[in-house]
Amino acid sequence: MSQKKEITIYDIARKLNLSASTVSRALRDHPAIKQETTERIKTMAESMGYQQNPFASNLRMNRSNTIGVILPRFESTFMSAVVSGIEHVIRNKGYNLVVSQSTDSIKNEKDNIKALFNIRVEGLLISLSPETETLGHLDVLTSKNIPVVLFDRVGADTERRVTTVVINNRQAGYDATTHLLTQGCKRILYLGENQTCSVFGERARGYKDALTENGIALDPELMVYDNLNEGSGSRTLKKILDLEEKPDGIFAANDVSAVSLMTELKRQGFRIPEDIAIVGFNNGHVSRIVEPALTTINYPAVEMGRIAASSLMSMLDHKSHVATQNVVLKHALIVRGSSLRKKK
Amino acid sequence: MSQKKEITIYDIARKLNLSASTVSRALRDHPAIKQETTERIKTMAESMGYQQNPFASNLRMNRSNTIGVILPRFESTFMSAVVSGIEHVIRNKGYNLVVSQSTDSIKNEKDNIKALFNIRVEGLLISLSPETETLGHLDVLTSKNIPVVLFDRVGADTERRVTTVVINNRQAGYDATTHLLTQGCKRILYLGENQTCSVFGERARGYKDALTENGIALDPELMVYDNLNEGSGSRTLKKILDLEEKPDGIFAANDVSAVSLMTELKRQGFRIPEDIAIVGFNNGHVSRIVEPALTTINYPAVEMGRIAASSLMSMLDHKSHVATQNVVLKHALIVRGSSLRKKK
DNA sequence: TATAATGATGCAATCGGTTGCACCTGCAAT
DNA sequence: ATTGCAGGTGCAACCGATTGCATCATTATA
Repeated sequence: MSQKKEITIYDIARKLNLSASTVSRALRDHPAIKQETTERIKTMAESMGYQQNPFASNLRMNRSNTIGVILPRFESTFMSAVVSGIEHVIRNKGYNLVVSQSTDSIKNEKDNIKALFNIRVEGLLISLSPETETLGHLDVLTSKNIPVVLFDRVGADTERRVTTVVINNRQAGYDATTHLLTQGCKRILYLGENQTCSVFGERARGYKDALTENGIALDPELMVYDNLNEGSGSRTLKKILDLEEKPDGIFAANDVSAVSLMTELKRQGFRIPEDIAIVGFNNGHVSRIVEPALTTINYPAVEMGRIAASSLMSMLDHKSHVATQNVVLKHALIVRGSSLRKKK
Repeated sequence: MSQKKEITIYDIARKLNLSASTVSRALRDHPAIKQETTERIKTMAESMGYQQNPFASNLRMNRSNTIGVILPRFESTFMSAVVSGIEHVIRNKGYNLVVSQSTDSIKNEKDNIKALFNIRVEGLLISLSPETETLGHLDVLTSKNIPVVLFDRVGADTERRVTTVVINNRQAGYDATTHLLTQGCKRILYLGENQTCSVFGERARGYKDALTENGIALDPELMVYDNLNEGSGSRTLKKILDLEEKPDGIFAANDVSAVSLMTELKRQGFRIPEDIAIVGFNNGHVSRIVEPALTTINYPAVEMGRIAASSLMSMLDHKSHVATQNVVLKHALIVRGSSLRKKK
């Protein structure tokens, strides 16, 4: 109902017989304003229900007080946990958060970056779409000294010096594969995703390194690419059934696909882990629910968000957008029934 | 590096020997400006890389072009799917999206509302925290004619006429319970959450109605309250083991708790569904992964987001914030192994 | 030919907060 | 008594886009 006009600093000034400049300064605790005046102004502002108009302030200061986040997709337990971590840090610092998703497309990613640039975000946290190969589209921001932090999916554009928060995906892939080898697997299938520059590419590299190191030849038939969602299981099962010689181990680059494939394999009569041992990636809730429970790689999602956001905050505080920083969080292999063939 | 000044309409005006007003009008396709002039201005703007300054525009127009969303938590497959649906609609309409989470606390919810009000959101989409009992804290917005749409967790404050997008939780609870009864269950345990005003309260009501209707007395021992997360299973198992007479059916108000409890029960030697039949709620990914697969209630998360956002958009378009609208989406019981005792 | 009507553009105020500089007061130092 | 200085406050010009109204050039009408 009441479309009353907003209270402005001018209204406050008038009531107190002061100037708007004094009010403005007082509200921001400017030292030049007498303590007593400041207090009078503040209580008056309070009682009149004054709310700063952010547009006026932003216009003048050329600041937006807003941080942007771009994710591949919202619908991911991992990603939503990361955002949760980010949100916590950002709000505490008094920034607003604008979140958007690229839905795994480079085009959307570019559009989102432009949109965020347009609303003058002061910093960006981004996890790249699988289609993204270079970081050129971030130049709009970086050329204006707007700090950018990449997390999780950071691509392989090593040319560019950017701040990143990641885990060592190659090592994790290596650990997962090595574990399968020590469990006696000889033919390990890798279920991943087709982009060499992504986290999945790194996980694949770890897989290959582990095999090579153990004198096992890489078999292209055993590298299956898929989009790693709930449909991965049935699609991959078909490919496996087509194989002359079946695999005896599987390293899937995420839990969702691992679990979905495990379900299909069991339905088909394969025994897990006796016939086929399986390792996933993420330590999501499902990994504890399937039977047998899924061996997987754990890494801290909420913390990754927190750390990425904190880095960004410190870049903003110190205006040191130049000093790049590369945080590598620890991961850990969690061994469960899906891969455990030998009693220790 | 290049902290070049932004291009403004004045810059464009100068180059073309026109006034800023003409440029401003041309860029917004004002009919008073000659077609040819409009085109000249637009191409010039393009070639100079002009970007509208949203603060100046917002200040003058007193609009923010921003929609706020408040969720109980990000880390929920359901909620992130809803946001995904919301995002899609909102972006298409050219709005920005600011998302925040109440982390299930009424205090945070209030703070978030204030913060969103402060940045002058033009509309709000909110799913209430479980602690929220009334809608008084939305008055800041509604009293300024800022439209609000509630979705999923809408509370029971029927006094207030607001737009809501929900499913019929009572009916769904009723359906789930009735299904268990038809499968021969006599002692059905309800695993829910302690707030009568929430969706869970409604689901509980459906449970009670179904029992009563079938002449089964309500047993308070069989109503278990928990926060319905991954730890629900072990906590609830303890309570079940303490029961003199064990339940032969369980209706859990979400999949996460259902699945986690099922896992614990199986570990304890109960056969599902022979000893205990289980029904969950949400049709999340896990419900298809557990064994036996979980009978559950399906309802469309992404669509719920889309519809909620569309309602909001139409309220904004038609300035009809008054006409409340209550959308009830369809749910469906999906019968799977966890509850199927009788061959049809 | 005078005049009204229409089309196209510019002027200047406005949105609300911020800030460099000018100004005033009072008091200490000279 | 004059000068200097610091502490407080106000003036007015921003920030960039929008818009009611005035203005001017054209063209249609009487």
